[in-house]
Amino acid sequence: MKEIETFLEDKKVRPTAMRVLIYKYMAEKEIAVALADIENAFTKADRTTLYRTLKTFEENGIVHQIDDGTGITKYALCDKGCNCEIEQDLHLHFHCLNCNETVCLTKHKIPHINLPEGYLAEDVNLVVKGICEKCSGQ
Amino acid sequence: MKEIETFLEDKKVRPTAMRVLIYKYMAEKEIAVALADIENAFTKADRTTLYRTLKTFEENGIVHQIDDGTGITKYALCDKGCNCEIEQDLHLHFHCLNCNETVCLTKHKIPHINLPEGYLAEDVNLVVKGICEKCSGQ
DNA sequence: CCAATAAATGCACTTCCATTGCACTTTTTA
DNA sequence: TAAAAAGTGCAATGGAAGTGCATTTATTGG
Ligand SMILES: [Mn+2]
Ligand SMILES: [Mn+2]
Ligand SMILES: [Zn+2]
Ligand SMILES: [Zn+2]
Repeated sequence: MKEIETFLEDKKVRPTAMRVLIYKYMAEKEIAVALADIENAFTKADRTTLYRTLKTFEENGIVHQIDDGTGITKYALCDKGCNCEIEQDLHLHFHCLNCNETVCLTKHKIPHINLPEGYLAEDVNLVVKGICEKCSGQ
Repeated sequence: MKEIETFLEDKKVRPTAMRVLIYKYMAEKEIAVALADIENAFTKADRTTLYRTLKTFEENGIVHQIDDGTGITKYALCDKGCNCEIEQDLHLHFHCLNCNETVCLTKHKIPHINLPEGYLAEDVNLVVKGICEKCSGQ
């Protein structure tokens, strides 16, 4: 708990009660979370607060946003030392069509992509959809 | 014009006036189009018709849907012989952050992605964002 | 060609999620 | 301790996808 506070402070984010709780919640989950997930977990808090908390987290490199193609934005904590930069921290995301969960495969960096002459890459998003480990083992 | 009609018939899609026009419109564009783009081009037609036309086209392998991360669904004609199948026709898409246009890079197939044990891939989406050829050459 | 049937189209409405304006509360600063 | 800044809550907005149903248009069989 105390570590979370100092961590947030290091990231230039004031550790309010809500923020610490949200961080804790995300740290305990191994999967990416949607705003609605957090909303259900913290029924006392307003959605706007959660929304803005995630935005603040993102702006300060605490979480990264995930577009897994479902149309619902997901969020996950960034790895230690991650600065969400291209050719460096970009990992792929996996979305399970069975359990509907999305995970960061942080060990799987996105391969270098060759582009035609004149194209400049600034960001890459790679999402694999299929059946996750949990679901395929049933 | 006549070729479009027979093409659509080959794809088991009745070549109505609207459908032929929409196909023609997309064929003349080298970039992916949003529903709103077609809507602006054919102000006489209702959005639902356009929406359902694209859906019909997609179901019959005439167009493929593109999720370029903008939150707005784009559509583009499929290549001849494309059947939108994994490990075969999956190409990458490029979204320009300057001109906001999205293009199919059909020559650039998505590389094979290694997944952890237990994961089964069924679909892959790879979107590169950056500056397109047109915009970088200015 | 005509009636019956099927397909396509148009209009209105709904849903879902992201986002914002503004007032209020809590914390920080001087 | 008063003023300022930051955080929070409520209500409303906006954009885009999707659907139900009535109407129009095309197809088919007699
Ligand atoms: Mn991730
Ligand atoms: Mn494409
Ligand atoms: Zn699963
Ligand atoms: Zn461009």
